[in-house]
Amino acid sequence: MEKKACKSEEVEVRKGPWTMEEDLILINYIANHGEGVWNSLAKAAGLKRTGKSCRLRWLNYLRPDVRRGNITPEEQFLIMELHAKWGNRWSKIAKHLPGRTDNEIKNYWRTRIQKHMNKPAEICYSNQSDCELLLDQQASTSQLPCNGTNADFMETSYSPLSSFNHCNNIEAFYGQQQQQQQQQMMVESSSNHEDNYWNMEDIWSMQILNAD
DNA sequence: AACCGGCTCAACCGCCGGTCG
DNA sequence: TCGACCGGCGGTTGAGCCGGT
Repeated sequence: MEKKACKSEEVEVRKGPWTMEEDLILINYIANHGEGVWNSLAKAAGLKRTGKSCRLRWLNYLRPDVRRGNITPEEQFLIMELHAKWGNRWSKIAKHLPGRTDNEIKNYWRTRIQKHMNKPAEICYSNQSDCELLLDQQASTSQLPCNGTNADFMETSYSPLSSFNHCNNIEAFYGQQQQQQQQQMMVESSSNHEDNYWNMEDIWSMQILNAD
């Protein structure tokens, strides 16, 4: 179902959701060879995916510093502020939210923020000065930070790679996700910060990847 | 329990700009 | 200078989930 007919000499290209095997191939290959030309990487790794697909999967999901979990109020304000300033420049906005991807911010904006903006009583961003005034008011009344230097943002959370680093076979890798999440909950509950996830420095220091 | 509609988000598509031969 | 290739970006889609009835 995910195969597409191509020129006779071209390999079939897979589309759709990534499988655990594909994830592991990509993670393992990048861990051993680093990122490179994505089309070449896809072929060299033996993935029947386009370079674009591999890049997207890595950047949005597999990358070790991808921060997963709920957008915090601080991040929401920052997104609103930066969107008021730059518009739909998601990648630019994402650069100010460490660990967040442009795709995640874009989805968050469309599903959470834009939805509320469509309500008649809410401020329309067509007038940038109005928006900035709103944000200033919100920031001053809530005392939430509106700059992008909050050190808490540097903390990262669970990702497939972090789990992969603790085991060497596919079944254990995916079977361990639930256990990892439970461990994550324990870490969170033992901290006074509500958003304290796995520290990627610890995870990378424990890296045990297969050489090929 | 079954159905339905809304929501979320991973993934794809198409376009554009940069680079290289 | 030009064309091919590649990466990056924003927009869109659709499968799966979830809550309401």
